[in-house]
Amino acid sequence: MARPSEPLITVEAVTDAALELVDESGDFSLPRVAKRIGVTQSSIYHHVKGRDEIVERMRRRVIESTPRSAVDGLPWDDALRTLIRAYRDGFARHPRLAPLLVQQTVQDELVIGLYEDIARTLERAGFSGAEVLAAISTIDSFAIGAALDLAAPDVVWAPPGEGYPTLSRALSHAPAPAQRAEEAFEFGLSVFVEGLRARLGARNTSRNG
Amino acid sequence: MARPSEPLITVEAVTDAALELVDESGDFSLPRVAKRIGVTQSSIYHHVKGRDEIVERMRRRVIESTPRSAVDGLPWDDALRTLIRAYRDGFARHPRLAPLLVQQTVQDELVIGLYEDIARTLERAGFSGAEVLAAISTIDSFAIGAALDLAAPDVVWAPPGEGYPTLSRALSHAPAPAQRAEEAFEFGLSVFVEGLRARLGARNTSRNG
DNA sequence: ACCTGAACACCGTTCAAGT
DNA sequence: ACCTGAACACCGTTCAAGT
Repeated sequence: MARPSEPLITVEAVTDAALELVDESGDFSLPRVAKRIGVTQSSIYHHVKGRDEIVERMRRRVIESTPRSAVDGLPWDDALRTLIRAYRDGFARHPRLAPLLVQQTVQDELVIGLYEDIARTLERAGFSGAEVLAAISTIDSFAIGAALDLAAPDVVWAPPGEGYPTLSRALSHAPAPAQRAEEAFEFGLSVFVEGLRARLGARNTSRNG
Repeated sequence: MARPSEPLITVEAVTDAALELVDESGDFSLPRVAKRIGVTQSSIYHHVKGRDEIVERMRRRVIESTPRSAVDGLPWDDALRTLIRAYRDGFARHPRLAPLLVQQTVQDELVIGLYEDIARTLERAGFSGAEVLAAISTIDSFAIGAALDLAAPDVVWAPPGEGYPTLSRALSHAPAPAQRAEEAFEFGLSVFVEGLRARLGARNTSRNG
């Protein structure tokens, strides 16, 4: 029972198993991944460096699964909306993964590539270097927050008692949980883009590419 | 060595120790909290229910530390900016705490009270029930994302190689890390508020409280 | 190269025993 | 009520041993 002719483990199988566990339970561990593949805990270390690499591979898997659309032909606002949606949509399919990703740095080339597209779109819209960076940070904050929102429990805010009339009134309009997160994302996205446009307009009331 | 006349542990001491550990190392554990107080791991359970309660208490501690300003006299946009800043500023003092909070539900009354203030401000601005909810979700996404941004490592995005000219150009304008997160937050905040105003303006070009 | 089993240093939580 | 020590079931990671 060692060194089979055909390997029992592949990195893909490890990533699959971990992602399944996250979808089911909100977390994963090496022992449970090993059990799911039918293999020993320690043998996994012959295929990945450790837990962190598995998390990195799940991140990549999720981003790959959202097809990258060409966006250079679109008006900048449509382009931006498309890119931000793409960034966030990957998480919609694995909502419970988001909290795990938050703890780790991004170095994945695919993500960097998405940032590059966003940067190009913002420059096209008329923003300068320093503002481009700030805008990307904001988009990142918003998209990650929105992804976490997807993983939030059904009752996000439960006002205890009668002391919060305005919030309670707002909550009474709440749609189903998944739909609420979806609508909140669309609302925030459109407000953000309108805000960018307003800022451009304040500078120069005409001219645009 | 059991049942001292004066208790060796208080909930506050536990919270303090945990927060110190998070500030120093980015995480905490019961054994390390116990060691810092000079007490046994298991004795902590006589004062808090478990790990989750400690996290909840740290969240509350951080929110309490930001003084709640009366906001009903201000114009809605100034009021909103003030509230969102308050929500996010607590984290600025303990940036490494944010990732831990993300894993857990919010039920704290103080946070709910802040949401109530935001809801009231949004209604005052002219938004309706369903939009108020969406706007609060967006604010939440953005503020949490911004808090996480504070905890991000110095080099947030490291484009590998030459393939990302626009992003690299944007990054060349990057100020110091802490300042970058700060400026990004202010940029996002103002864009968001301008976006809300644009949306209100599109509905009715005059009238306002 | 790839798998196993044992080992190590860490967790969170429970519980009988002591005062 | 409050602290201890031992115990339990879980972690992630390493490493000698086997083919």
